[in-house]
Amino acid sequence: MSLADSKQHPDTRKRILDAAEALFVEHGFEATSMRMITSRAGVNLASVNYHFGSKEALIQEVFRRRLAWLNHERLRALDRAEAGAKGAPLKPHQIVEAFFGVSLRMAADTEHGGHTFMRLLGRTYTEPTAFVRQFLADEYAAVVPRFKQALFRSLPDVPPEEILWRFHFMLGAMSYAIAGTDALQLVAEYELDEKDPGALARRLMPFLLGGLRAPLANQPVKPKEKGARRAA
Amino acid sequence: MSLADSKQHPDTRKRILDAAEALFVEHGFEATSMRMITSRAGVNLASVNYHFGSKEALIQEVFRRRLAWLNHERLRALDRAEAGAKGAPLKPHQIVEAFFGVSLRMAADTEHGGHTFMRLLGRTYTEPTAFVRQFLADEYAAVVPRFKQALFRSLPDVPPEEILWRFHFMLGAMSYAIAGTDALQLVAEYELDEKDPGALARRLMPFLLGGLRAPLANQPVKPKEKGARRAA
DNA sequence: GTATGATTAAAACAATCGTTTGAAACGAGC
DNA sequence: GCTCGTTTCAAACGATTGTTTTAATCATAC
Repeated sequence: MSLADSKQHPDTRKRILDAAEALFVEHGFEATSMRMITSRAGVNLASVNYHFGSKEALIQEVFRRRLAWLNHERLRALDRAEAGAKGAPLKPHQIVEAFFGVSLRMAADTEHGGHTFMRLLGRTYTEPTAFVRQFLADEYAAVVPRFKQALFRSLPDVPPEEILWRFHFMLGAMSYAIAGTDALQLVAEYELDEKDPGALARRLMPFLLGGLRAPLANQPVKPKEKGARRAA
Repeated sequence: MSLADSKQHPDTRKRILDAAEALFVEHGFEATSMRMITSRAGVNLASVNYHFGSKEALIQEVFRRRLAWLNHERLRALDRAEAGAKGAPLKPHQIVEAFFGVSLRMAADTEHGGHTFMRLLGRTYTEPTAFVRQFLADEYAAVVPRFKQALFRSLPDVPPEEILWRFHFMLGAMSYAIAGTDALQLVAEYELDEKDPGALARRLMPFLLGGLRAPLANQPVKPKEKGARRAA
């Protein structure tokens, strides 16, 4: 360890992380072997254990290096919105934009690996490996309460429990959309415009807000007339 | 093979399928070993290969035995709704109910394993193992076009592409809600009422419909192809 | 009873897993 | 030149993977 940077070959660590990230999103954690990672990264097999200690520690580092920045940006976006509101409750679309907008912009970044990582993150949300779950819960511990409180203030007439469920649903819609496996071949014919990073966001955001602000279920059902409301 | 049923011990097959189903949703396909399955099922290790041929074939059978019924019910629900409409376009909520309602009712069945299976299915949507993807696409091949067409008729003013994307989002919200990992600990404090199978449906359905019928975003990019059939 | 086909049982197969080892190669300071 | 701490390398470790094998067991028909 010298006074200058301690890393002589900072390449290796990054090459491993990038290769692991790409392989994890493609095959999952278990189906991705150390040999697949190291051969793709062009490094020696033992270097993963040397630099990270274990496969499990590698997985955590894959998440940590990007998730820390992501959640920091989300809090920053929320701070900015609240500063502009001067004490007044935020509008729902501002909160949704702060939380999901950052994710979607990161997912639109295909050059620096943000896209790959968001796909991995979305996929991992439904993959409840014990230690990954705990890790995610810890990483989000500082973010979730802030957004919960902002939403409660923003929607005072909606029961808090209902708000949280809808936040839950929104997270699912986004994760699935970003993970983008399209298992039912629904949108296979309509490829996302690669040149336009905001294409997905412009489709998803209205959906999320529409769901969040939908009328509550236990309202008396009366729409029996033909002229029902439609989109557009 | 006699004229009667050929299965002397139909237990074994079912025990294996049930054990595999439960373990797959808990650990994933790769992390679930044959020995875990057979020991939980209380059968011999070799019986999986004897009855199913391979682990991959077992996975497919786990899906097939329930997915066939699920999709058949979805089509039946759609048929009933269309029969009642007498040629008129269905309302969006009827189509959503036909597709997602069946899923949610199956997910509410904790006694016969429907709940476990729907969790597995939701989890698998974001787990794009090659042969599973192909299998799912085949199983849904008869269902998806029917629902697509019904939605197109129901929402004539919304661009078909937009409808499919929103169907895509709805599927994600439901899958995530059913898979129910709650990675962010959002609704951990509000446990679902186990006694009430419709609890999740009453929360999710309004969200889905709100998202489906949300106002369209103004798209700055003008599609260069075709005559741009948009809402006038 | 015996014969027959289906199912189960225990053991072993080669292959791959994550990890560890010990030596070789490297780079900076003297 | 030499030394020292860091990193890379090839090889091997024991454990576990999915699968196969061979014999034992079962139920039924003759």
